[in-house]
Order: sequence, then C-alpha cells, then structure tokens
Amino acid sequence: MLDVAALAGVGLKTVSRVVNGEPGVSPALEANVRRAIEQLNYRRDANASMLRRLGGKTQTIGLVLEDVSNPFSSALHRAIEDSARARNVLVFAGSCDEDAGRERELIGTFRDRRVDGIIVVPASHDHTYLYDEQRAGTALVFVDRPAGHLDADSVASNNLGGSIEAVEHLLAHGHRRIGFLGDLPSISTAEERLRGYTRALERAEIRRDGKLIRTGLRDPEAAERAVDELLALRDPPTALFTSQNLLTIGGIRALRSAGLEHRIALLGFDDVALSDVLDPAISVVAQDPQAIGRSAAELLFRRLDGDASPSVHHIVPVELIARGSGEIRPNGRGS
Amino acid sequence: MLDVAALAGVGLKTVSRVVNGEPGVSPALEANVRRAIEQLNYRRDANASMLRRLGGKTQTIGLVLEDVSNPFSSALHRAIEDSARARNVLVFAGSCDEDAGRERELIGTFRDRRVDGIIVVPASHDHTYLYDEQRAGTALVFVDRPAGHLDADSVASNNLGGSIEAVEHLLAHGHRRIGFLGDLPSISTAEERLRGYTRALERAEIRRDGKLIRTGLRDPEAAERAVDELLALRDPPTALFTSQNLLTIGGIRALRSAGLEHRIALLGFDDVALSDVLDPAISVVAQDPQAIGRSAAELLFRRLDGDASPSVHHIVPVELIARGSGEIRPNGRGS
DNA sequence: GATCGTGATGATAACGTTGTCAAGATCCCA
DNA sequence: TGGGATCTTGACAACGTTATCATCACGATC
Repeated sequence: MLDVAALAGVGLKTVSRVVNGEPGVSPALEANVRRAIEQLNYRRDANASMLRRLGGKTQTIGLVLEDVSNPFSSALHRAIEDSARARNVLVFAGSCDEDAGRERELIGTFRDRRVDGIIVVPASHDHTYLYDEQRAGTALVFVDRPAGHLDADSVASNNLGGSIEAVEHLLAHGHRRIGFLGDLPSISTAEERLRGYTRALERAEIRRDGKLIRTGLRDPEAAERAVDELLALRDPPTALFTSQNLLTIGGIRALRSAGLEHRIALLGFDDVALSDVLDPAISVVAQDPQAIGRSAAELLFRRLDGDASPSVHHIVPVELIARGSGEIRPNGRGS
Repeated sequence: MLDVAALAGVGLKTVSRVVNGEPGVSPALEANVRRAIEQLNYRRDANASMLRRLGGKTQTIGLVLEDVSNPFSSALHRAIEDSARARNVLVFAGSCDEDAGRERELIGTFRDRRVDGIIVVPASHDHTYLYDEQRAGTALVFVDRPAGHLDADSVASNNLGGSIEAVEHLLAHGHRRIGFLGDLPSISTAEERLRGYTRALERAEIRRDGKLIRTGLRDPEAAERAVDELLALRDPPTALFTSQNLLTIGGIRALRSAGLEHRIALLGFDDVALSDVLDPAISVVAQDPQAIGRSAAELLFRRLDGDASPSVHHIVPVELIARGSGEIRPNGRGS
C-alpha cells in the first residue's frame, strides 16, 4: 500500500479511501491511485483490514460438519456457501466424524481465526464450553441436533413427525411386525426417530418387540448384518424402517442378497441417490438439506446483523416419497 | 493479551513467549501467565499473529471445487482436509459451478485472505492471471485438469487410459456400435475421454460414427434425452460409454424406462453410489478421488515447504470394475 | 573486586490497514 | 473583503501480535 501511495504521489489514507470506496476523493487523484493499484497489482490484505476496523468482523464463518464428504453434510455446506457468498463471507469447513473432541478442537481453531459465526452439526452433548464465546458475540447455530445445555438457535428436520409418518405408512399397508434400524442412541436424531417409531406403534396399540429394534449401527455393513439377523428370527419382520441413509443402503443390500427385496417392505429416513432406479424403487422420508442449510445461514446472519431476540428452533418439514419399496404388503405384493 | 500481562504482572512479550512455547521463561512466571490465560479465557488472535510473523504464513489454503456438494468434489475435499489438519492448516472451500468468472472471483477472495496455497479444479482455460500470484510464493496445484498457459503442478485421473480401457472392454464383449455420452467438450477431462473413445475405435479399426457421439451434456436429464435419441436411430448402439457420473445416471434411467437395461451394455466413467445393488449392477471405470486429493495436498505442502523443483503432473490410476452392465453382449446376453 | 558471560525480562518498533483529527484549499454570502 | 462552511488531504495512532534489542540480575572467572 505504501508503494501504491508513493507511485500515485498521495498519502496512505487516500489509497485506503479509494480502496474502500469512501467518498471525498477528487476524481483526478482517484484515477492516479487506481492506475497505481493496477500497475502494482495491489490487493488489500483482508486480515490486516479486519484487524484495524472497529468491531472488526472477519467476514468468515466456521462450519462443523459430520464429514464434508457425506451427501447430507455437503448439501448443507453448499446451501450455506451460497448464502455466505451473497454477503461476501468465506466459509471454513471441517469434519468431526461424530467425535466430540474433534468438535471442540475445530471450534477452537475457528475461534483462533476469529470467525464471525459458527454453524455446527454437533457431535457432543454439552456445549457449555461455548457460553463465553457466545457472550463475546460469536453467532452460533446448531443444525440437525439441538445444543446441549446452551441457549442457541437450531434448525433440524422433523425427525419425530417424519418417523411417525413413516411407520404409520407401513402400518397402513398392513404391517404389524416392523423392524427398526438406527444409529447410535446417543445421537439425538437417531433417538428421536426411534421415539417416532415407538410412538406410532403405541398409537396403533401394537406391542413393541425389542428383538425387532437394532440400534448403534454405524455403517452399511453393520446394517446388513442386523437385517440378516432380523430375517433369521423365528417370527421375522415384514417391513423395515431404516432410520438413516447408510442403514437404508445396508438394508437394501441385505434384502437383495436374501432375494427378499420384493417381499419385505423397506422405508428409509433420508433420501438415497439413485433410489428411483432401483427395483423396487426405494420409498423414503426425504429431508431437505438445502432448506436446512439456507435456514441456518439465514438465522446466523440475522444474529450477526444484531438481532438479539430469544433463540429460535426451526423445524424443517420432511416429505414421504412413495416409490414402491415402502408399499409392499405383508403378503409380499405391492399395494 | 494486555489484560493477561497485567493480571500476571508481566510484560507483553513474556505472555507471547508462553503462548508460543518459546524458551527462556522462568517456571514461576510461566505458571502465573498460564493461570491468567486460563482465568481470562484468552486465545491468541491467529490473524494478528500471522500479520506480524516474518514471512507470515496464514496456515490456510483455498480450495476451488466444481461444487462442494458433488460426490467427487467432496471426496477430494475430505482427503485434502485430512492432510491439512495434520499440519494445522484450515481450508476455505468454494464452488464455481464450471464458471470461469466465479473461479477468478474465488481465487481473488482467497488471495485477499492471503492463503498460503490454492488447490483448484479449474473452470477456465487461461491461468496466466495467476502468474504474479505464483511468483509471489502462493503454492498452486491443479486437480482433475491441467493449468492453462501456466507452469504449475497438477494431479488428474488417467482419463485417456481409462477411457481406452473402457471402450476396449466393450469391444472385447463383441460390441461394434458404441454410443458415447460426454460433458462440454471445453472441459478437458471430457475431451480426453472422448479421445480415449476415438483412439480405442481406431485401434480396432472401426469407423467412428458421429451420430453415436453426444457431447455437451450437463445433467442426467440431458443424458436421458440423448440416449432416447440414440435408441431411436435406425441402427442404434448396442453399448453405451457414459463418460461422466451424472450422465451414467441419465443413461441408467433411459435404458430402464425403455426396458432395455438387460439388452444394452452400459459402462460409466467414475463410480456411482449404489451401482452394485442395481439390476444389472453398473460396471464403471472408477476414479480414486481420495488418492487424488491426498496427492494434491502432498504436492501443495511440499511446495510450501520450499521445494522449487520443476512442476510435476501426477496421473492417478483408475480401475475398471466389472459388475454386469458392461459385460452384456450385443445379443443382449451377459457374458 | 572488577569483568564478563548468561539467562530472564520487557520497552519499543513494526506488520498492513483504518479511525481520528487537524490543516489547507476552495467557495459562498453578507 | 472577511468570515465561515465545506471539501480534500494526509499525519498519526491504533488494532493484536511478534522481532529486536537493551537492560538487569546473577554467578563465575581472573
């Protein structure tokens, strides 16, 4: 910047004014400065700029995802990126793989970088460690799961309602023995989806059979094994509710390798790529990660703009998409 | 930091020394300082720190992807994140949607943020605008496609070899009329894959039929329509080589809706989720985005560590995975 | 006991930028 | 013509940190 000022024959402050589009610079000098900037290929250092600016915002936000490469996370990421770009904000993204330690570590790094806000799909259950951060003015939005012991905004899918709808859909097609596959019960969405399953059965006055409920499944292989075991029961389920993406995939594989994909109903929570070209096509309760991401970003930026109203918890609707696999009846026929 | 120094009753520099783990601080004072840091919940400002440090590295890199939410991009992203984390480097990621202007804009923003290096899946073909940047010491690695008119490292899949292998695989199964679906010819990978197709036909001394070649396809719907049109030809193809992810999906849909998925062979470039549970399972030439990302990050960090040797162009092997759809013979039987 | 080396410590400048403010130029109107 | 009022402009401090260097205390050496 000194070089630019020297070349243009003006003071530092005048260069600063031109760069920031501040008023009160004569057209002649402004042209000089612009020429010098062009010639020296000068670009203002955004970090130094933010450092000096009053109440300096860094124009960056941090994003803690389960894994940047999983479809749900990356769809979120994209929606958030688009909102951020519209405000000239850059996004740091990181994966924490459901590891609470890694969550803290990532957020710590974001804090060191003085991000203006953080959007987090939490892995831990106690976020009291963020209290100071929040009070210091960092905007916080929790996505997919609520904050633990911290008053903060959140956005999540309608896990309970969607699960109830899913199970009632299977019940409506005549099923009475419905298997449940779920992720770690410590993950709040997994727990809510199980609660939806239970609630729907209760409403239909069907006794819940613990043998049909398999939780703590972390990948397609585990789901596949769990389905194999369910099918080996003396009184096996006639339908499966696979309450997460990867578990749906495992379920599909298991049914196919048993040759039962047309006889046992399958309904998944969260949509799966190519599910429409499978045979049978897979029925799912689809989440809307784009809408979730958009909403989270919107909330975050509203806070950054100074909104101090009580925290809100936004529930994004889900949609049951009947494609075939969820409409198979207990006798093995489609509806 | 001033507060910490005051509370601990020491000078600024001593706090700095403790924070940075520099030697030459008596245990007693160090304990004081640590207590004060704890008490005030102090965290060093990484931006200010890097500003002052000599030859200051910001410990950040920029990543320009086609779209953070597409599976190939996000797998890359994850591999790069893992390498970066090991070095305590944070990653800015952005999507440019094959838009050259957006590529420049993103890289400009990264530059303003003084990232140490940039990994880019380029959308444009002329990167002379990065020459100054590169000379100024920013490490640059191009992924998936080479740099245009700029001497820089690159990492890419073996597009040519993989495509030749794919088409020769179809030829070996008796096909003579093979349809080609491709993305915009301006994308260098798309062009290379088409070259592989042409080369394989030449080697087999088969006349290339322009009517079987469809390029400029940008999404599954376009691919679906293109396949419909190919099937409507007087002399339709007996096999399809879909040279990109989304086009493979479109191809699958088109064949299914025509009821021809067991009669016409399909071989895709780049793997597709759930391709193994489809009927028929989809044969593909699989890329290894993890390996590509790892390699790109490795190259980048080697440059940042001062390696100034001539630029390298790394070709990552691809693997043909025969699952069924690519082994259908012209008479409509599997091999 | 004077000199020196060594290690601990902090005062100060500097990184690249912007906020503050004062000085000078210009113009308007009485 | 004088006295503001307004506009342009740049000198200087400051943001939070680290590099440099001077100072000081202490013990060892001659």
